[in-house]
Amino acid sequence: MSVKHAILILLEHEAASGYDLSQRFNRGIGQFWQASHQQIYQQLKRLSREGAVTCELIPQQGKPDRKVYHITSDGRQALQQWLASESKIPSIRDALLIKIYAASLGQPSTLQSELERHLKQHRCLLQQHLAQERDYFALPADKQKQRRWPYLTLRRGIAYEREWISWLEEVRELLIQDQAQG
Amino acid sequence: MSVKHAILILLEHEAASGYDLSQRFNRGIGQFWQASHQQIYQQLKRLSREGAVTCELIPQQGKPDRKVYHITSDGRQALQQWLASESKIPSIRDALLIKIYAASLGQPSTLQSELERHLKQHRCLLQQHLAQERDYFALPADKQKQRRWPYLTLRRGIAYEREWISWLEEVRELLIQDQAQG
DNA sequence: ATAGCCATGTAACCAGTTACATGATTGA
DNA sequence: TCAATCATGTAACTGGTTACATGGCTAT
Repeated sequence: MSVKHAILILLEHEAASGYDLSQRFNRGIGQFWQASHQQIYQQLKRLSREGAVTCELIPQQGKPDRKVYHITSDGRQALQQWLASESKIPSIRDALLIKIYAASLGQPSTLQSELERHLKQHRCLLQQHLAQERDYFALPADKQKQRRWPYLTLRRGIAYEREWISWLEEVRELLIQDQAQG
Repeated sequence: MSVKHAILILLEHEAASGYDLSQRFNRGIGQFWQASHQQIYQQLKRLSREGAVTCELIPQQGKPDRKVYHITSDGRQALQQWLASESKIPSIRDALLIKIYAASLGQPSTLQSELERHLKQHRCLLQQHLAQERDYFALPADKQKQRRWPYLTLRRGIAYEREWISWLEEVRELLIQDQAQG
């Protein structure tokens, strides 16, 4: 349900095409919830079927028509309902945890390279988040106030990546000790 | 792919029925990866089709036959391959983050009760993890050494819940300030 | 040339959830 | 008698990924 409602949130802010949504998704909500362009097109089709959005065709030269979607009052209502609904706490579901859980069954060297790969990626994500944080702080005070909720989710992302990094470093230490011992 | 391989990991340790697996899943890997019994039965069927496990029927009185699954050498090979493969870094995908991202669109009071609900559940999960940590420390030294990898994943879970809690508390403060202001 | 952005989608598949179904045993 | 545990599954659906497909425009 979430991608559908995330789309409604973006459309509530501004009407957009599937392509636009996919861009905006990646920058904002994409920090913690990824959606491919295919999925967005699928969900837009469904939202349209359900009457939550309407589609406006804008002809262009040399490109397919832009399909600009607008949220309807039904869509707004559905969004309000969803915002007021209870959502479940998901589990972490990171395959790396399963691999570490079962580390004694595999090769320490392959696990270690996998660990390094993850560390690198988490460090990269952290850097991206920190850059976004700097952008946020560069905004004038009124804009900052406007965007305080998205900023809070960014902070969640920052803390999340920091924690992965420190935990992965700890695991790496143990893996190295293990290999030294035999 | 992960549930399938998690099952192979459990079977590598000890042959088991779908029911057993579902129990063991909940206690161990279930900390960070949940699987329903239906899914486990589905995956067992598929693993069996693929030749990664074999099934031994054990008749019982007054109950359906116990189907005890054993990992095969093909299964072991598939598991090794998976352990050596690269897995993706998933995103957080918690719907609550979307709701907070869009907090300005909804009712502060409903968001707050949702926040409290999540806080409570995260605190509960943390307590469960801490209890498991105490159990681990109560083990004799050799058993501790044996279970050090699962323990590391437990530590990940503990840090994860702690972080959710402190972030949610921060968000709550802001929400309360917001309501006070207007 | 060729890579990358703009812009749209379909089809097949894998992963996971929800609802439904059956039926014995055991303990409060 | 009612709930919980043991023990198995099917069917329908939702959510998400991967692969494939098309085709013009723009900058290097």
